Parts: sequence; structure tokens; C-alpha cells
Amino acid sequence: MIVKIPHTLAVFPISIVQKITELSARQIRYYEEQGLIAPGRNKGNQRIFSLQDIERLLEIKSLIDQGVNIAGIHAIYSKKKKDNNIEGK
DNA sequence: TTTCTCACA
DNA sequence: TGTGAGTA
Repeated sequence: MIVKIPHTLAVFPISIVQKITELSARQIRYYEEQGLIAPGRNKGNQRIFSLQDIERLLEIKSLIDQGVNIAGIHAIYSKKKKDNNIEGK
């Protein structure tokens, strides 16, 4: 049987995200603090990331590598939202 | 053991 | 950003 898993389903702890994105837990938490990502929380107040969160983190990572700062990334994401609105209509 | 928050280098 | 302290 084939089961479709939504990328929005958050189930990964920060240790897994750390390995996949190659970012430090410090950076991941910092980017969340800056509003770049919005992972959920489990009962123990621990962050739970979805595939979408991980993909966003990978994109942020590449941007940081290119020398883009938090403000710059914010600008890029707000622009994307705009583009989506345009193409979405 | 692992993750969390907070504070300091 | 990294790291240590004290928790849950």
C-alpha cells in the first residue's frame, strides 16, 4: 500500500535537523528566534521540525554561505510571498 | 541521554 | 556563534 506523507508533518528532533542541514543547534535555534523558521513544540517543550522546516533551513544555509544576513533573508522570504501572490492569481 | 533556556566570552 | 550551567 502507498501512503503519502505530508511535508508539513513535524516529527524530527533538532539532532536530526542538525545532521541533515549541517547547522549547529545554536544556529537552528537562533534562526527560529529571528523568525526564519517556525518549528512546533512537543509536550516537553522540545522543537519538532517538519520536512518543510528542514528545506527552509537548507535554503537559509545556502543564503548565509552567499553572505546574506538575517535581514537580507527576511527580505527574500517576504519577496517570495509577494511573488507567490502574484503567480497565485 | 538529549534538548531547552539563559548568560557570558 | 560557541559553550557551560541547571532543568525537564
